[in-house]
Amino acid sequence: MSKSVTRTYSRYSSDAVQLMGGLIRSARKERKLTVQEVAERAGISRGLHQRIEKGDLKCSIGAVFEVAAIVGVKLFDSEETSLTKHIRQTEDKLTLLPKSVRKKTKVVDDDF
Amino acid sequence: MSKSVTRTYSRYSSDAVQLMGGLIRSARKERKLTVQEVAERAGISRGLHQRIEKGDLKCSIGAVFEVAAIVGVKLFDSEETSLTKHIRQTEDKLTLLPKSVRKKTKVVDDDF
DNA sequence: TCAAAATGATTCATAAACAAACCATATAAT
DNA sequence: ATTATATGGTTTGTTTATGAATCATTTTGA
Repeated sequence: MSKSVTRTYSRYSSDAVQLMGGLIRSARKERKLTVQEVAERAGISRGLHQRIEKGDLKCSIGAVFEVAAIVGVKLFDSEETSLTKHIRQTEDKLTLLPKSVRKKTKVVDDDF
Repeated sequence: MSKSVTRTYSRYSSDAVQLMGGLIRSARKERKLTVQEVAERAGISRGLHQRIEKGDLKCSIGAVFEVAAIVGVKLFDSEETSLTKHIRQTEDKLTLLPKSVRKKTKVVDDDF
């Protein structure tokens, strides 16, 4: 009996991952691909693929994205995805921001 | 020396994950949050957070999405993301599709 | 310039993900 | 209805990811 670390996740995260799994499952079926096939192409086991479709938070993001790509679920469209646009913006900002973040000193010097 | 399993990933996958890490890093700095802070809030180690920002494909998707949510990077906006819209569509389609996919028999009976 | 703090990188021990091989059930085509 | 195949859910052993601790380096604010 080893003390297991039960991680907690925000609602958003679990929802997002489950959503992702659902999209993959739909896309796979639309393309009439079997779990076996996709798993093979992705270089993963059938079991892992199943957990991905179920929205298991502990799957590696590499495996998930790989499967997603195979069945045609693209998070980052080459076109007008809200994210792809967002990138350029933040990329630019980044060069202006300090390279490391520093906390304000707790004591505020407001007695002048 | 144990035979290690070096997984292969498509270009798209690694790009997407790296992109994601970059977005997280940008967002974190914009909000003036420390790696330490975010890691703590996400319930993960500083080291893992660093690998996430670097775009390590082997990080769990749960950890990545959790961090993303904390710094405000949302793949699935509650609003009008291209994906959220997509969901409804595919959800509906799913009910019409066969519950399991089956391969065509290799031998086509085309000699009639 | 100086000190405090953030980041980066490495190592090690341990917990957890993963592949593989099962069996059971459900589904689809004949 | 029958049969082949796809899917779902186990279990087990091995590989791997992760947390913790540490040290070096960079960066920031004073």
